Amino acid sequence: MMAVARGNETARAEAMPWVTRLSALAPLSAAEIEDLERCKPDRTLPSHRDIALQREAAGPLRLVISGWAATIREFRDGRRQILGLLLPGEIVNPHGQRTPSNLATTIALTEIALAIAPSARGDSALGRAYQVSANLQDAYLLSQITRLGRMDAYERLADLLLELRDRAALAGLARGDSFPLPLTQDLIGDTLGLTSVHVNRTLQLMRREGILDLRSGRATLLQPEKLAAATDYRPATSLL
Amino acid sequence: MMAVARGNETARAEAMPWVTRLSALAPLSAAEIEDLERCKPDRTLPSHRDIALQREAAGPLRLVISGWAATIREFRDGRRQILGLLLPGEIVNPHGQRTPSNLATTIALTEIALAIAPSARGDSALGRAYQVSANLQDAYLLSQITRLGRMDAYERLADLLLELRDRAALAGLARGDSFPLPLTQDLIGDTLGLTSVHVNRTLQLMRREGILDLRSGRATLLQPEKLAAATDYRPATSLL
DNA sequence: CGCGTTATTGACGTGTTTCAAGATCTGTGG
DNA sequence: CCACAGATCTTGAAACACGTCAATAACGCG
Repeated sequence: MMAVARGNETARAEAMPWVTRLSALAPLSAAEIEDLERCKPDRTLPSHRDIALQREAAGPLRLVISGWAATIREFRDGRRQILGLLLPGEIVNPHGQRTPSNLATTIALTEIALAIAPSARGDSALGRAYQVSANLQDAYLLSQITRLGRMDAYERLADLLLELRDRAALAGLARGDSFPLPLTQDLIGDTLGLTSVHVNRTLQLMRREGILDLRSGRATLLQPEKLAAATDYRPATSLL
Repeated sequence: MMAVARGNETARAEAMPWVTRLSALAPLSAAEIEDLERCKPDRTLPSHRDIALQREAAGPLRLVISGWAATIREFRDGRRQILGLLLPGEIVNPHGQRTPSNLATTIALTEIALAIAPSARGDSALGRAYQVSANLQDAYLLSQITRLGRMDAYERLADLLLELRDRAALAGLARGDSFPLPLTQDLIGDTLGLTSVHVNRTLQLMRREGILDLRSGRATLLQPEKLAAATDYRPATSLL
């Protein structure tokens, strides 16, 4: 019976990554969890669509219910840089500030569903979870800077894959070291400041080394230790 | 008389970059300005010293009274990346969250003086100034990502110089397109993800082109239009 | 004045990009 | 279920931006 109960728990968690994730960030009360479980997408967008969050200054926080998005900056000449990725269960605009669209826009990388996050006072458990979430997402930005500034292609990929594994795991989306990765090599290149060609070559190398299995939108880290060794990986989860 | 009054104003402002800067971010009341002017450094650190902000969770905000600092991440093998710079008048820890030291540390680049910022309610003018400041400093991080990810050395330098000019100007530290730049070429390299050797070569190039004058800790942009053209510069000040 | 730090310059090596062609995948309609 | 079109992935050859190594020059401070 115990086993059955746990089985149900897990199944429910997997279906609701935002509940899994926020529960992991702070010990939520039963009422708060119920509030979260009641969240229904109020907006569903197809891939490539701009997530133009309305002008509401300091509006409510928004949860990614399902799908991936990216905050992106485009150059006049077509170059583009992905500033950060958004996974299911994460919060679209952690600090509640709207960034002017000439500085950054957020686009759906897959079909994506968003919901308005339950409001919470700062001193509630849910409020703390939001706070920790914002801290985590800030840490991802800092990691992005070190990747781009001081790592070579192999290290950048290793570091990103480890980070995404941890982020997927936090939302209950990973099975061991295997997790969904719905990014084209082009998008990975725009994330890591590399050409898709070079991303491809580096992935090939990792595959040949038996370190990585990546196909049909799913990544499996076959030897995560080797990846971690290659890049001095520092889990942002140490924030918890 | 008017001229004299303005003269005094300017002189006072130049001596108090944090007052100039926060006043520019929101229309502060006379009382708030006086509070700010009363700020005295509670801590002065020599160059290279780690700004180990005490463990106080969610402590008060801290102002940079004078001097420059940098948030930095170091690798095991000695590589290091500057995540962001802190200029006089800016706020050390905009979101009030302490980042674990294995993810980032903040060090003084020059002798630096810090003060505890006056507390302010969120709906006060000063509170809004703090908020805008945090937004600005976030925007600097995003710019750092695009610089590192998708710009070549020349563009990175041009973009950084323009940003620093604007930031210095905001704190009343610039005279036209001339502003203090107390960074060694090594530090510029650590900021831009380049070798100091290559920073040097790129600076030489800009000098030869008559675009830049940089010596004894002071930068003068002789042809800012050319720099802006080289890099599609987007002032974060558009946030105001 | 002298010494450590910072800047400058040259020759050479290499990681990554560019260009371009072809192969494979994915979804869609017949 | 097959055929097709567009997107994505793969691979090679050549160019180039930037890094590395190393030696010298200029600065700044006690």
